[in-house]
Amino acid sequence: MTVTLADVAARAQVSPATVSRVLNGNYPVAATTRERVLRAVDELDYVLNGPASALAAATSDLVGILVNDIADPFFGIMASAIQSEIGGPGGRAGGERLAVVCNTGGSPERELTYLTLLQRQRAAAVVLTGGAMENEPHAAAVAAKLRRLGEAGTRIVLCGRPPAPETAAIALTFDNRGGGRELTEHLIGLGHRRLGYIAGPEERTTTRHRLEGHRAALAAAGIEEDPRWTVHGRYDRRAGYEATLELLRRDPSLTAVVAANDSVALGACAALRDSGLRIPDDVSVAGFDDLPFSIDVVPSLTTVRLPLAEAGARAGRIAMGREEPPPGGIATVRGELMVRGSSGAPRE
Amino acid sequence: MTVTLADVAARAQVSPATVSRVLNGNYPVAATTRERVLRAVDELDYVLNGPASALAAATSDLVGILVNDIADPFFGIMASAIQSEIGGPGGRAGGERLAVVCNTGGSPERELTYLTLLQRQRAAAVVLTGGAMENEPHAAAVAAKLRRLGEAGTRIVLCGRPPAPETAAIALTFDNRGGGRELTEHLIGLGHRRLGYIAGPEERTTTRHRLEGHRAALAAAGIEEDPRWTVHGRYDRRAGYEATLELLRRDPSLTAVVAANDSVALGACAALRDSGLRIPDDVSVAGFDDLPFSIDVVPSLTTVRLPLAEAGARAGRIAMGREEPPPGGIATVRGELMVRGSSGAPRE
DNA sequence: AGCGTTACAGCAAGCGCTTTCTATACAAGG
DNA sequence: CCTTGTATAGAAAGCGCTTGCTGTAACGCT
Repeated sequence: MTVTLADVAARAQVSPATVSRVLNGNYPVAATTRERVLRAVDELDYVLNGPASALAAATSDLVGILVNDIADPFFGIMASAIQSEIGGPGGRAGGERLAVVCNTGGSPERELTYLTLLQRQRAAAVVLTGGAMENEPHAAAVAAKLRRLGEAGTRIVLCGRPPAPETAAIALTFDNRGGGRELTEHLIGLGHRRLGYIAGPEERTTTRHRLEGHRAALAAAGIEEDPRWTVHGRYDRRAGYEATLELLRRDPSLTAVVAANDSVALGACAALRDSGLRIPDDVSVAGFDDLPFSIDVVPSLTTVRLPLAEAGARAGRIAMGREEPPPGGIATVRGELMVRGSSGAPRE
Repeated sequence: MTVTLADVAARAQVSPATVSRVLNGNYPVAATTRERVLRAVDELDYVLNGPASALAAATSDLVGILVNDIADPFFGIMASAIQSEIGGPGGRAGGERLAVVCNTGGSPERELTYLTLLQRQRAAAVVLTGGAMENEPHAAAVAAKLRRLGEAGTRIVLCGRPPAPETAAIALTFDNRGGGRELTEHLIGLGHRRLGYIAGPEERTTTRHRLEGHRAALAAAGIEEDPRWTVHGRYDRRAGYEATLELLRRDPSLTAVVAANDSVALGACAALRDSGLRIPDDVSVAGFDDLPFSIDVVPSLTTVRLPLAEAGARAGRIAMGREEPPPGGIATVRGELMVRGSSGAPRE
């Protein structure tokens, strides 16, 4: 029923081998023959059987992209950039590759299962984006899986994720610690001394690093941190809203709120406003990531810009072997402090 | 080098056939044998070869999700919902399936190529999200492709996209026209008579339908539309910003701006503010979609909520054959008008 | 003319799995 | 004790493609 290579071969009066070679273009075929074959392909509306060719050639054109939350622009932007370099239709790359975006939802099991699925498909490359879980057994399992994938010839790139030692993975890590520190230094510089911090989920590297940067800045300024000033929550606006109310309840004298990321900061702004506080007159707010909307909210958000698209594009190129990996397989991507309207000097 | 079924079979002292059956669980295997096989699988760290099994079984566990722009939460939210129902790891579905999110970037060629790639992979199902291009030859090509995919047994679902006649595709269409109309009726009801409209890219069904709804509302209210009041642009904030400036230049007396979607509305708000206009006191603004950030911006956005997640989930279930398609294969999903702070009565 | 090249094209052996059909073993029934 | 049925395992034939190797012309050289 379905058209096969052999059908095309018969129609073009050549052997299947020749058809295969025309299609793959990796072996000399006389122009007239090629023409004949292509015509037959066209006439029969032939489409290569992917699984069959993957099996025979022992390679596939699938590239996996793992993201924590595809509904979050942070990942969407990276995924988009990665994909554009992976090639796919219209990409600059030569061979057409199918980029597979896998949504782990931040769950370790799903991450692992997706990795297995990708391994099963003999993926050509895998890009893991975003922070990793710090759960020890899980981290070990992922490392083991990455090792096996690497051994099987799958190229592995981490984008916005800390390096995975003992692994062939190339890492493009965001300098979350540095960014966090710079951000808080900025607020301290404005005169803030009582700063609330809305952290992301615990056990996430991103969460920890940003928080560490924040604390380093406090320590450097000789500010002793009050444990009540830190609240953990998810990386979304809802969590930011609730955490801010909690923070306000614990210590109404806070003059600044630093959020784990821009979405959280958005929720924080809403909560402050609903509490009758003005931004930045009463309380300053800062985010992280500099997502597209951050410049449009009112007041616009002071944040740390992460070059998501650039990093993603680079990760994609490395995954495709079109760019040299950084020396040592590790590169740190720095953020840039964006001072905007949501931060100002504290009152009095 | 890599472990194969045969290796597992040898280790478990059974035939390859038995191992296959244990793994697929679709044939009776004695409990003790199964145990032995599973142990061997574990010990050898065996991972099924996807392409090989897809070839032999003539089916694959890939499900394609086509989106116009993965960096846009509109698509991210739908994709996320679809994927969660597709199964994938952790999903409710039984067999594990790999959801493949393909980013077409709104380009007809890429859409077609992705469809071919999916066809090549013998995808189990394909979900196309978002508006379609109204380019005739392209539409025909897509329809033809969908037909062939359907013939090959791939289930096809359109989510937020108009029905594709002559095709086996199930369509979950958004009522963009109705939503657009309701939105503009709301503004007219507030007293607005001079309304600017920032439309999306031309040749997109979504763009056209929303605009038609808007115009229907104007017509119903007996308002004659000035051609200067409509500007086309992309579906992002940048386009909204520029289009608004253009609108203001053309007719500074506008009292309301209706945007093609929330991102565009965000840009519109920024442009208005930068022009020294207050929202909604001087100019009202309305969006479409009700993305998560829309409630958090200041003033919060009047918009039409589209049940993106619900529709996506339903599309996913239908694609997996876990939910009955709607009668006739077509269902219309309605939006809900959300009146918020960005719209108010015009001055004087 | 003779011989080594070059340039294509075909043969055929798999790639690793699924699945139909067949074989075996044991239990139950007569 | 033999027949029939039932449960389970194996043998083997592909699935549709790629590719190393083997022709075989036609060509260029001396």
